[in-house]
Amino acid sequence: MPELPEVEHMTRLLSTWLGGARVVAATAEDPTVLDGPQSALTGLTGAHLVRASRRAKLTVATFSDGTTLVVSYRMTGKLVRADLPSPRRRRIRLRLAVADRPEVWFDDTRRLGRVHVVRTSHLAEWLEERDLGPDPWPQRRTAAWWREHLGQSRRAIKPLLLDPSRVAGIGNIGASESLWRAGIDPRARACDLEADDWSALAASVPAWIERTLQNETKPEIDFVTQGGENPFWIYGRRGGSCPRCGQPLEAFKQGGRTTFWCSACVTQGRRGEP
DNA sequence: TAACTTGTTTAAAC
DNA sequence: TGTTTAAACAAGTT
Repeated sequence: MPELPEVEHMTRLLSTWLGGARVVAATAEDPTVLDGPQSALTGLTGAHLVRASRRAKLTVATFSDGTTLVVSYRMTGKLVRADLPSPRRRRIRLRLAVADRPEVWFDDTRRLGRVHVVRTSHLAEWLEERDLGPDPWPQRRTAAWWREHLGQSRRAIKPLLLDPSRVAGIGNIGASESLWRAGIDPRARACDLEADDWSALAASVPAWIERTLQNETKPEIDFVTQGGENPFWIYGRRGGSCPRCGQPLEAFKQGGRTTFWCSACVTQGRRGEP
């Protein structure tokens, strides 16, 4: 699934693919992918990309005609360039034709993703309505910042990390990976975490993001659940060996989501990379 | 075929 | 009232 690092990667790719080029046509192949009138896309013809940035798991692409496209990838959405070989069968939902360059497509097998058409003048207001918490990256977030944002809650830390209204951009993969690296029990209540835990979390979240980002060397992301390589320490490795201590990794449901962890490491207070 | 996958939203419970 | 938990939902794969 695309989480913060994958969205960051695709946002950078979009900048590269569209930077400086004129849009020839924007077409929604699948009307359900589009949030906004079809007519809003016609204004993009002749416009160029002004800026593409990431907010939480959203790509925010602002064009010179006063239109902003906000891409929400959900489970299987991704941006691809038409000329590049795809590792998976493609389901094209929206295509951007660009002068003198390959087309850029929004591909989404399960059709849960959306492309929101927003007037740039209303973008701040639109984002405000999403009730998104602050991003954990690339700003340096200290242990005190994490404790301030999450430390009052009595909820278990794992589902709390997934709550986008608290901290935005962390998904099920990032939560398990970051907690494992920080040596924190995913079941622990946030209000019970101690200073060392917050310090470890403040280090492990950016470490997960930057590690995942470094693994994104290809010009198209390839999801683990769709047959791609699994680049993660523990996610999706139930029964496998903990890369740090060698004990078998475990998994259980938490708030309807699968949590992966190493109980031996938590019990013995092991933290950090293997 | 039923169970499972996810982020987001809505409803219910505390 | 505010916080927390659970369930529903999208649509496709295994």
